[in-house]
Amino acid sequence: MVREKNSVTSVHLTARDLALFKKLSAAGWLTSTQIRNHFFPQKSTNAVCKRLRKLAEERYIALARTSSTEAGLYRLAGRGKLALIEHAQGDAADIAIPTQLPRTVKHFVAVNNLRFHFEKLTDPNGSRLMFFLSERELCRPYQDSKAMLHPTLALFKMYRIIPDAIARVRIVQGGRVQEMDLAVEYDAGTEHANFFGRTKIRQYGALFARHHEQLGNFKVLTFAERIGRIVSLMRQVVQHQPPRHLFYFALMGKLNQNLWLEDAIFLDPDDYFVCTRQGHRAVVVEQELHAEVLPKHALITLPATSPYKVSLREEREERITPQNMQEYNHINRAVI
DNA sequence: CTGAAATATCGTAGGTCTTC
DNA sequence: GAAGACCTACGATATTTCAG
Repeated sequence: MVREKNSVTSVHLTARDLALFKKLSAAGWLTSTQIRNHFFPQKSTNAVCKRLRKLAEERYIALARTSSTEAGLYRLAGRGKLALIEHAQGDAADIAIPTQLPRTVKHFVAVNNLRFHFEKLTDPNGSRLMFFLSERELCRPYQDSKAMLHPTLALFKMYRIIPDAIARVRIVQGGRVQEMDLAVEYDAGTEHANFFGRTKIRQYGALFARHHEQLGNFKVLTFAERIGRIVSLMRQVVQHQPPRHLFYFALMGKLNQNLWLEDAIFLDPDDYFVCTRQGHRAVVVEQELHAEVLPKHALITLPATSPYKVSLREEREERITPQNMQEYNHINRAVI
């Protein structure tokens, strides 16, 4: 608890407030909904609003609204930054206050939703998130957490890749500990799937093919809102034939369940499509799937990325239950 | 069908009341 | 006295309705 001097109206900063400031410093902007879900569990939206209003009144944070029917977006303000430096041993150089709203608010908000989901990632064996750095943080000058990423970041720069976020996950399974680096992409479905193919798939593919020993266990996870979109993106992957087991896709909504680390929510394009040649043309066709077998993967059991292009497929364990199978059934109708 | 008016919807502002 | 529930008001958008 901290009491500000010489002001009767000043608020007492709580540990929660400081945690919020810290998160705002990392995320840039957070919606009132995100703040409620993360810092005010089981509390009413009104109560959250009220607290945020108080903090905004005293210039710890600031509010920007895009419309009266959309959730407001909060950022750190001057006094919030000061409080953070004072009470959280922060370095002023590490705290950047955004001056204006990001160009694509929806996309930005979604990436921060991914941030929260990744931060919740844990399992009884001790698997956990090591760090999650969004594009905003990756673009900023030196930081402690970025030091260990430096070689990877240099590679990304070389290949002109700017992921929406980079996450490192430590996975503990059967006494074995391994770390996995994840390029995290959120696809809002606003561009042609073709564009995703020409940029992301090509660049990540080339990067991994040439530097897999340096990248280690590395994946590109792309999240989208609708299965139809994922199908389009998966077709692009198969058409471009990047190293296999590099690209995985999941629905944003699948992350809402706790313990998604162990849930089979990731789709491998090579499970669903195959690329065949017709003359000079590469044609992507649907894989033949047994009706009751719809391959999905959990993050902890993703097969190791192979530096080679897709060839003969090996057998894999599937984790399909009759309950979750239904959701992917229409995938067959959505294609072609 | 068109376009404007009416109505519904949503998140925030700000008040009172209760509880600890 | 601070946090939070509950209530009403407000501003702006989104959707529906309806006359011409």
